[in-house]
Amino acid sequence: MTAKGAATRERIVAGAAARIREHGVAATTLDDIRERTATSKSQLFHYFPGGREELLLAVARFEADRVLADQQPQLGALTSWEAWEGWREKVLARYRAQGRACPLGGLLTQVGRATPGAQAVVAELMARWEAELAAGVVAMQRGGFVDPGLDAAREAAALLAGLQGGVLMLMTTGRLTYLQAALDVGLERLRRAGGERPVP
Amino acid sequence: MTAKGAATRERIVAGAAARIREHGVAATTLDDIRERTATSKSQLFHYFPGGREELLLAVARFEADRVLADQQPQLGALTSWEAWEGWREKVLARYRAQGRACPLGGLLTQVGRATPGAQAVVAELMARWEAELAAGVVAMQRGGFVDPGLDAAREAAALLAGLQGGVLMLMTTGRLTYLQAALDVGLERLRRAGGERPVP
DNA sequence: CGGGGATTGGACCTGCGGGTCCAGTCCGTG
DNA sequence: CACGGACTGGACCCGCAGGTCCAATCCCCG
Repeated sequence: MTAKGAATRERIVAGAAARIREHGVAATTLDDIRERTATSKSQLFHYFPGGREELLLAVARFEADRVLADQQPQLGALTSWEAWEGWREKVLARYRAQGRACPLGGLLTQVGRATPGAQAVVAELMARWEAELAAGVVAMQRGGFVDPGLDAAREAAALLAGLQGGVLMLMTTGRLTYLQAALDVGLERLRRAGGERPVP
Repeated sequence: MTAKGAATRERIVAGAAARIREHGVAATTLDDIRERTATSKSQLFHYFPGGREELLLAVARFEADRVLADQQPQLGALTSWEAWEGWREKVLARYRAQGRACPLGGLLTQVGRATPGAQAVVAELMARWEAELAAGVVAMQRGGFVDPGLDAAREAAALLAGLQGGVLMLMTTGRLTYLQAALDVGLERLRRAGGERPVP
């Protein structure tokens, strides 16, 4: 593939992503994407031989990268309470701005979660996310800011679950309070000194 | 509508729900439902003049009721740690059995979250769910089992968010650990005596 | 035992949207 | 400058699934 071709492909993905963010997956046809990206049907199938599904998967990857990128640089260096607070703000800001629409979620349900490709995209996103959080907890433990008795992996899992649920509740109720409560309760838990071991 | 008609309508909803639970929304056509419920096209449109969308909405209501029903009787009387533990088990059992498929979620994304009808269904489900949890927290505070300084509404919100996120992570990763971590961390938080006020 | 609304059957229509195809154009390379 | 592969344009195909329609049948009610 030449540079020109790569650029066209990129334009298609970005344009499709934008269109989907605005109108949702279900209400986006190949013709819509074709029109928006100033391309033709043959180009769509030239760059995505697998058709609609392959294109949507590429868009999903694109969106997944955005999710993590929007949380940087804090997410990559959760080594102080300031970083954690900054991260919390970034997350809230992102989802406040996004509102009820969830581009990635819709995308993946459309492709079909059973699809190995979809699985891979979301699994990788979540794994990276969880790993960053776990690394942050460990860093804080090393620095003596968090009780070393806590299971960092478990804390990261619970925090990520709360976050995801908060986003989902934002989607369904339109209110940000759940996400806020989940993040605050999670951080409060880390902050609290001298926590015991988890219940059995 | 006569009793016979009501029965037919009910048969359609239940049959559609079963079909959708097995094959997913996207892979379920009106003809599939027609065949499964031993009805005809005209009956479908007779009982659901709004067509597919109205039918799916009815199925969503059906499924939403099941969600809460599956957590009873514990959810309705979270007045002791035994009840809370039993509730936790019920939730884990339900979603362990359900696995990655989320009938209600798929249903609602299919109908379109923007639809007022879909909004209403999910909003009511979440409100009832949250209210039950909040009532449980208050009951435990009254009984002296939980620190009365905690904001019951906030705790319920965080707990529900964690639960939802755990379910979502189960869907995407196939692992139950997130749901488990979220529930356990949440319960542990309630159990812990003498909690301070939440961080500002 | 009629009348009429509720209920049912199933053939038919139709638009949408994913996918195919071929011919024409661009552009780097020998 | 040819030549060939990458790239582009757009007309066309076609199956599917939601939706319409009318006639037949049932069964409650007076």
